[in-house]
Amino acid sequence: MLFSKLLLPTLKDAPQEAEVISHKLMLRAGMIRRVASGIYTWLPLGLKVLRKIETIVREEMDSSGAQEVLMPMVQPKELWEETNRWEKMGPELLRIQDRHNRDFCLGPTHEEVITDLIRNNVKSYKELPLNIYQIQTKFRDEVRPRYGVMRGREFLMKDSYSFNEDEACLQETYLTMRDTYKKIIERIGLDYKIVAADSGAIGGDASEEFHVLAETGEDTIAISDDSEYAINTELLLKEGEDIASLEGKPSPDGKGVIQIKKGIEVGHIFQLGKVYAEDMKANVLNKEGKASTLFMGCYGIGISRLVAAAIEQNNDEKGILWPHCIAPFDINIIAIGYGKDQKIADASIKLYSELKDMGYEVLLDDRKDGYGTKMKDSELIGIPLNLIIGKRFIETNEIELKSRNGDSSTNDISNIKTILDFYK
RNA sequence: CGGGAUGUAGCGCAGCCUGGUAGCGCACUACACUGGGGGUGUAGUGGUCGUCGGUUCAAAUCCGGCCAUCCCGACCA
Repeated sequence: MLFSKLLLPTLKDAPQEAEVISHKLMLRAGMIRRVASGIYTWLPLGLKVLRKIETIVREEMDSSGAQEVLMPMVQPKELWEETNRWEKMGPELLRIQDRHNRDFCLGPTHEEVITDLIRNNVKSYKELPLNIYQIQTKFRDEVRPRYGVMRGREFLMKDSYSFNEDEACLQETYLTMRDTYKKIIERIGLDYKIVAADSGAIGGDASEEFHVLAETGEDTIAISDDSEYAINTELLLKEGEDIASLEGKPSPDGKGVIQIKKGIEVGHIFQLGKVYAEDMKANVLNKEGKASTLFMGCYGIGISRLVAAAIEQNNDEKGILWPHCIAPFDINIIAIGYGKDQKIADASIKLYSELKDMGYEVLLDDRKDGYGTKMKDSELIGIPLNLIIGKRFIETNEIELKSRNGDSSTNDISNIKTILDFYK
């Protein structure tokens, strides 16, 4: 991609509306723009990152054996009345009417729609277990949207629903999903904790949250410094604990001491049990030929929220430091004097197309700006590697490799491809 | 929904107190210079001052309603 052709409106100053670092950087790096409170347009650069995370999630879901579908965003009232959630959800459920004054809502989650699908199309225990997922836009009319896409009203989420014939089988799928979520977050390279959680309005028996650790997290979690023990303090508050006094106390599992941290909830997995299946009469015939209520699990991971969480954990005073696998581009070719020196322009374009042929995603900064402007932008948007073609190239055929984390080296242009192979 | 704040060009802001020609920096356009850390000069573009109403000869400025946005709280698959 040529920088001069890319819709990439970078800003020197963060707009007044932004408070947290990821929101400021996403605005400054030209990734998103606000349309209304909690509702955003994703610009090309932001969308590239969003799609990369989406791809990682899809790959891991597929390899776990789950199957992808796409359910509607607009859902009829009747389904929601079956589970009583038309009432229970309250104003968070955005309700609309069609031209015949029939009631609908924008889907905040899809238990009703998926359960309806399964009860109508799956009749035997032999077809189980099933784990069905989608990656889709959700709408929740949050009381207070904030922090940009971290808590938007409209957001992109992967939600999946498992259907199992009994508790043991549900437990098995649950653990598979738990493992899948670990793989996803580890692939992105974020520091996280799996936290015992309150199952909230979704209901059900057991649930755990995946928290990316960050100062700006909205949840407070208690973790052991020497074990897997981690719990959302919401649960402890319900038990009447004084959270502040827990810091430094021995962990309940006997290993290590408690630390209080802030976390961004990027994923949540539930064992729902029979709650929805009973309300909606979702049965299959079991081995004995009798109707048997399905056991359900549901598993959500916030794709758009992961973008913000990744930035919260990876930034410095200059801008974003993308984990390489979700960076919008691998390489930025910074051509100094592009519009002026033919040798620079020719070499830049040649290098650009050669690197693309090698499979890299390459940005060529062909603007008529100086080194400072180009580097500032590159650092702001967090491209992992810069190749600088300038005065030195004209004289000695050497270009500089400068990584976003500060490493740099100078090499003859003919060696670059070999060196990059090493990076890869 | 309770508490707090803000709204003037794409972004950051001044002007408001004390009413009288709409301002600054960045960005943007043209030209020239410059070209390894947001460079320089000259000339430009861009505004119903959130909105509706009131006071006044006159309102960005004073008064009131409304709207929007953000922050704290409550809430949150």
